[in-house]
Amino acid sequence: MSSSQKQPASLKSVAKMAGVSIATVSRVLNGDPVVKPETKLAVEKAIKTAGYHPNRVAQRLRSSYKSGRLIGLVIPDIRNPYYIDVIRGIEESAYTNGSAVLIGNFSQDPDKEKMYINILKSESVDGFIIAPHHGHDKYVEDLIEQHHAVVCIDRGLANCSTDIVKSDNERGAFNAVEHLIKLGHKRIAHISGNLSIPTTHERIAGYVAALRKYNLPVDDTLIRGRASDFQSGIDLTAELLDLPEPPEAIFTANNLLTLGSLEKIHERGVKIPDEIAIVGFDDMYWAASLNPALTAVRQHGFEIGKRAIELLYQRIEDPARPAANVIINTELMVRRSCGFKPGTL
Amino acid sequence: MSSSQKQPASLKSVAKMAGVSIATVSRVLNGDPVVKPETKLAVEKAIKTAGYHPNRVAQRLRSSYKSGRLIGLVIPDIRNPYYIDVIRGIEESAYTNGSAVLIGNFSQDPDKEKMYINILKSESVDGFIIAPHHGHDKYVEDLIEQHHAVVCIDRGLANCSTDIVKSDNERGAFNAVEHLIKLGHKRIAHISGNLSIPTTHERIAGYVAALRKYNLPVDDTLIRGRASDFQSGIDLTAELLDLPEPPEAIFTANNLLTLGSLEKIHERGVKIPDEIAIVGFDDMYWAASLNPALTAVRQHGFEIGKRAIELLYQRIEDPARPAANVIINTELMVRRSCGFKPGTL
DNA sequence: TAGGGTCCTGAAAACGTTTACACTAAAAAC
DNA sequence: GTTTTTAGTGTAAACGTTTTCAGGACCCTA
Repeated sequence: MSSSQKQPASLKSVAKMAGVSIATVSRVLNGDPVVKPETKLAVEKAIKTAGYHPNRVAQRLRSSYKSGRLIGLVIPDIRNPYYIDVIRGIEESAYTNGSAVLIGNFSQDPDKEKMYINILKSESVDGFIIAPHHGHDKYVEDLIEQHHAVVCIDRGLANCSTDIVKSDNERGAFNAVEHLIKLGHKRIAHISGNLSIPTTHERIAGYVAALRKYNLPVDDTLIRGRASDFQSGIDLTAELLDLPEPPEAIFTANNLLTLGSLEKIHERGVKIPDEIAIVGFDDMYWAASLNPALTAVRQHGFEIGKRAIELLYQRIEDPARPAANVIINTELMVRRSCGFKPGTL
Repeated sequence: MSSSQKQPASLKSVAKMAGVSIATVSRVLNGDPVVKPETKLAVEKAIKTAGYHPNRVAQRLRSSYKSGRLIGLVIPDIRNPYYIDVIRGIEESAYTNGSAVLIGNFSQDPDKEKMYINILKSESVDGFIIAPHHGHDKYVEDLIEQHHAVVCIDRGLANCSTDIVKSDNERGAFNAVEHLIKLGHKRIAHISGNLSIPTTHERIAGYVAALRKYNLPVDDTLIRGRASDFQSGIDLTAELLDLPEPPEAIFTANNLLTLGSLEKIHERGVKIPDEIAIVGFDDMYWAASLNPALTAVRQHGFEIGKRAIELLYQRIEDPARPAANVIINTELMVRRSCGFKPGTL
């Protein structure tokens, strides 16, 4: 019926239509109880017939605003399905709050990270959710120093106290390796990730702890780490398979490494799980479709995203609140890629 | 050294520091050649020492601005890896242009789609990239009628002429089915998607065209479509396998259907490709890691995203430009899931 | 009738930009 | 030596909000 106005309605046009001042319209919009019921009705009618929607840009310029916030999200790799879950968790909550999410994917590139942080700052986002590049991420530290609301995911910052939401990496790794051990594997390798991020070390620690607990030797030649990408998975798996005494099982530190490792294992025609077992950190929704279905450590990305944005809202409300550190448990998704030991399952 | 200013620098503070008016500072920032070289230098120095970054909110309020745009992206399902590629294509170009991307994932929910479109409108985005919910998407049509810059991906709108960037669905489907036929398969089923979107029909058309070309019968009991989700893939595959005369090959219409289909095929213990061949629309970066590696129709999502944002920039520059319709070819990624015919490959 | 509430509303400043316009001083033209 | 041009700069309005402040109308009390 309506829907063909040239200019979008503004406070001014609504005010004129209702025969009141813009202040009154604003008050109605914000539910100020002071306005007289009659005028309120008149204004509401004008708002409806004008098809008015507040201009969030003007609102944000005037003052960072209560409802309908703008959230900045900065992540290192949108191709990682884990981060997709995180995004969905954030988005679900953002949706119910009428918030919008500005997304920056920096692809492990610090310059890109810096630029996105600057853009988001200059867009006056109400708060940031960031997976810092590493533990000494200067850009994120600056952000916090400048009193922006920031929640970190995956890892914290060495020099700052911030809200953090992350998985229990050590325990997750421990569970995975313990699972292998309980199935009878003894010679277990670990393909590790980028050594500059704390996550990597936590996962190594879990691996080592499991071996220790069961009195298995920790063999340095079986721990190999380079980068966290597909190619490293391929190369490091080749190295392991070429060992005079190759491992019986591999624990990979993230999904891309897992994929690379599988690629090489298939290429060599090595049978999973009969000739080699594999368990990966990071579950993917299609992990069950791999053949054999992949046993994996599931990070609850959706949950992590959800908690992160909750914390962020609280941080925006109360900047002085002490920092919270939320650790989300992982879950071992047992499938077929590690084999069976008689008596288990 | 610097980095501890309470308030971010504004035109005003820079102007005061440089001893000029804010207009002059603005002119320097926008490269107006009218300013005297000396003052220009002084202002630039002040800008640097103040660590000034323009406030994009104020810029956008004042007038939609030339560099550093804000792009609204509305997609139906962020879990679909195809859209991740699209996002990356958009993002790459946005990054080099200093643009930011506001993302709305509506999860096939029209209400959510509507809300995100409203939010983006009210954030005064410079333009929209949208995968419409279906061919008669009223919200998107309204947007275009209101003279917003809009580029559609995946499908157009029946009642509007817009810029569209999409894959050649019919040809992609044709190639996939032709591949099966050339490998000697005759009884080929098609698991189709949501029948309310044009894409689905284009893919069916390609399937039918291939059968026709090779004088194979088109058997309605072998074409089954319900929704475009995982569960449909499972259920429809079960139906097909339960047929008195089950198909020798299946062509699935998207990645979720493929995954569901694989799930059921594995569950039944049917061997791929010996007992059944499968080719899917939508390639995924991990499709080669499936066992056997999946033969799939690859949509160039990255390319689609890139072309979409290019068109969008051009549309913003010139709202009157006639609408363009860009069709991107697909690519058949031949792997192992369709088997080999003696003499091929 | 004067004084003081209470109730409701409007005027105006502010947020940080861009930009049309006005203005000054010096240079050029006559 | 006056007038006109030109170069360079500043003033102020505008974008659409929120919010403080002031003030008008009304009612109550003395």
